[in-house]
Amino acid sequence: MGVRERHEREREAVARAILDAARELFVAEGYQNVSIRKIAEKIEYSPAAIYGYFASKDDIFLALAEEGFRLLFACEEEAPRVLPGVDRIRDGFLRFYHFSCTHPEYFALMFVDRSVPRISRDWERFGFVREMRESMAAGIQTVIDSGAFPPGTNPESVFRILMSAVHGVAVLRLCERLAPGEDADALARDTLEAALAGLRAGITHTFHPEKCS
Amino acid sequence: MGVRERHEREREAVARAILDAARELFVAEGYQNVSIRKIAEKIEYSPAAIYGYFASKDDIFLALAEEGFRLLFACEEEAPRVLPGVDRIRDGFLRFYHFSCTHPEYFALMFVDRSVPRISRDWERFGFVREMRESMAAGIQTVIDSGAFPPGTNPESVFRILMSAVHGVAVLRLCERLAPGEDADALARDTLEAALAGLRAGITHTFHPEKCS
DNA sequence: TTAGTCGACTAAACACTGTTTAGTCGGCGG
DNA sequence: CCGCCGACTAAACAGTGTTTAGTCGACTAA
Repeated sequence: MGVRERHEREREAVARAILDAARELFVAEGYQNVSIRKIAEKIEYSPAAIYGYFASKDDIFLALAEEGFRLLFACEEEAPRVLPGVDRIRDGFLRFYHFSCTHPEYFALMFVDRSVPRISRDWERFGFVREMRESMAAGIQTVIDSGAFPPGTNPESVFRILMSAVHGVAVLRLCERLAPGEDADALARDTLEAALAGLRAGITHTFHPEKCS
Repeated sequence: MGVRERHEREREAVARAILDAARELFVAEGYQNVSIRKIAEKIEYSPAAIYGYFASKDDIFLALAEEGFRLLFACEEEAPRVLPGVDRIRDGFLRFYHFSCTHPEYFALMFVDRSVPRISRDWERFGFVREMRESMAAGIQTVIDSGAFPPGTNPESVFRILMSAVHGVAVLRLCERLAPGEDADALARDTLEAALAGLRAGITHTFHPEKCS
């Protein structure tokens, strides 16, 4: 008697419907402007029913953030593997920037929203993010080995630095903190290019301000 | 009869009290977690009274953001003017990063909060920000003239690129999106250093992804 | 001194929010 | 057929930003 199986399938379908409704509302109106009641109305359930599937609104947030990471990685996977050396690294990070433009609400969930800081505590759940990072670092290592960077360059440092550089532009654009008329795309290219060129040239000077965190 | 003058002073004092209360609560608990009622309670007024001084909670937000910019500029002014050339630029941007650490809530208001995007539409009000940017660009120009950057380098581009790079680390740290154990301070230094080195070496390659904004 | 005006302030309400509780109802297993 | 159990809902709770109606007191002009 596959009754339990059917029930599980039904549960999963409803959970899926909640996430789909949340995602649509969310991408259209932003996390803060989407209420449980709006999600409930969209799936034609009562607001309380949702709590049978997700413990809190934050839980829906986390589920969507996870989706976002998988989507980002899918975009990265689309990169042509034929690009030689540094071009492939550049392409990867430009894809990251492009993702922040085409999926702004996902990007906000994943990287800037502060209302649910649990995302940084749920690293277990997002373990696959670490895996993806490691595989990217491995890709960078091969480029380092090919001589495009000074010998001994740490691939994870390269990853972090380029990520930070592009991330900065993405957030400035997303949060509309650029001066009117400023070209975010060009800024993303230039910032990435500067950081890349600096890494290839090798960083010599190291300045030490007082600690602050 | 200076009655009106006294009234104006009293009004200003109450407005000041509202902002001070808001700032304290806000720095302690974050914008989203501070309600008009909490501010009202702190100054021992009814919630509705606040609306006689500020049209909305967003208006208080904007007033505090303005304060934040003035505070940031005060920090920048403290920079020693004796530093030679590039060191002074580096010092200025490290101060920016340091500000994001010591005044996280101000920084969030000014650069990452998306709940009040009016900040990007109120550029009139924040005109002094543009002025400050221009004076910084002028400072960078003198360093360019001294030969630290390739001739013809655009000082505003340098400003934007370095700003973006440091901003990225600041947001990653603030929003707790760094892997556990990652050293944000070191990352800020390294990212800034890479971008600086790249700018000094000169950016050659320019890649053109599809437009996205 | 008194009458009237005007602004500041408040209590209460409105329309929301996330979440909890009590209870109903229907399909399933014994 | 009965009892159970999970899914679902209506209603409430405590909170939010904001508006409204009305009070009250200080000031001004007669």
